Amino acid sequence: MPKDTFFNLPEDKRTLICDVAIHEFAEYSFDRASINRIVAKSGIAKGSFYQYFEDKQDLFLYLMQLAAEKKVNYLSPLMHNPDQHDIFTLIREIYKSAIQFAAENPEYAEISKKLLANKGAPIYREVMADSFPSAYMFFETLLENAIARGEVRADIDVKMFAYMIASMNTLVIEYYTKYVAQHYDKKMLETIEKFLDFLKYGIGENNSESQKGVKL
Amino acid sequence: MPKDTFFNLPEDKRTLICDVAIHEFAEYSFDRASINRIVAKSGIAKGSFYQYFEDKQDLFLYLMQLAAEKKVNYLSPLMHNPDQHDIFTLIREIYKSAIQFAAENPEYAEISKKLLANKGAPIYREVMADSFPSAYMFFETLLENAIARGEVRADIDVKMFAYMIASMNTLVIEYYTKYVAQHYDKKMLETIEKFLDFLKYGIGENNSESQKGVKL
DNA sequence: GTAAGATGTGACCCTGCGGTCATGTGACCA
DNA sequence: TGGTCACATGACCGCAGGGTCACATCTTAC
Repeated sequence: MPKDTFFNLPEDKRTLICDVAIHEFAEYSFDRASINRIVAKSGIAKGSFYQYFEDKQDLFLYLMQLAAEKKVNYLSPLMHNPDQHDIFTLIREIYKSAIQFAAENPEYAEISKKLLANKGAPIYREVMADSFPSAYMFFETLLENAIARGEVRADIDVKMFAYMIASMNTLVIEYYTKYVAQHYDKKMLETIEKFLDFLKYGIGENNSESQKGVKL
Repeated sequence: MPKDTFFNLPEDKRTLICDVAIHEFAEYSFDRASINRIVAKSGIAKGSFYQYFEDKQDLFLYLMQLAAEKKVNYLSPLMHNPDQHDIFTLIREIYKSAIQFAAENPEYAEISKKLLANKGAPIYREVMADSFPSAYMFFETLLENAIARGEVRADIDVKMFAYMIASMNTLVIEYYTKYVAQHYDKKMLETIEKFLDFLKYGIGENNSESQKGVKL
């Protein structure tokens, strides 16, 4: 947690520091990010920085917290009653909010990506300890319920596909932001529909049910 | 490329240096890897290191080249006649060889993972310039041919699924090495079959063809 | 034996890092 | 006016990084 001194700062100064820091972490990863650069670009003295934050990690964890708060705002209202919707609808909403967040906050998305990439680093565990334990579990529960309701084949490996579905979210985001568009627009919805159709029916030809999900 | 001096070295010394370096890059990522540590662990003087290699990048690219050569040996003989097999068989073989390589060369796999994670870093482009242009193209061609032969639905987005299939390989490897086993054994084949079945039929319930792919 | 060339060596250079601290400054209150 | 307290400052510290270089030591050939 930042020190009181930081929160006593005028808001524009605080925002400036955060913006500069986000930019820095998006460009350089935790280890290579430089406090010297951050203070230079923020126009504050290095000593001041350490009046605001304990250390580099303190700043980073604070930014991650800001990101998490911001991310919650993207969640669909459908998620408030997960039992009332089928799993594919829920996954669609989750993916949508994640892509929208990534598209509208590319620097946060970049930081997450860099973090995910450095799974060995000490900072990774520090961050994940705060936020991640629930993600895979959530998809596992989702799958189990969906199987019970007959929406999903009962013979799948739940753990494996909880992992796959959680991770494929990142893949779809990467594909979308890299090859389709940098912004959240109607093509995003098309991309998600394509993926959901695949998730449901696969890419194999001999499947009478396929193409149902795609209405493009 | 390493200098002549390096190749004039006795083989055991060369191997030792490579082993130490691989270990270092597997643990620390390109930027954080330390030449000081490498020379210390190899028992050579720092000056000697720069008689062998131009710089850190020179060493790293050389190791990547070694990895690529080693990886080729894992490729299935089926890949010599890709036209004679259906796309799911080919994907199975590609995934198998990738997992086997990762399982038997965990440190190389770790280096790749770290590299993939730092897509912004200069070293990433340097490596990918050598090796990557063909990967997505390969899967695109594979998909187009498969569609022409009626193995794959004609309505899919080829570019998107070339990307997904290439990337999901990494996901399956990660899942396998993290949750199933550290070695290449029969469970690996089961994991791949589960994935192929998913790729072909999806996870949706209303699919008369599903479960065909799984014979466990 | 000795000259020449290839190899080996580690002290050393510069740079940038995260982090500290003595000192300065200005607002507020008595 | 003087004291106090929150905040600002940048020179400075120790350290580790990549990379260099003058010199020592081996190998080979005549």
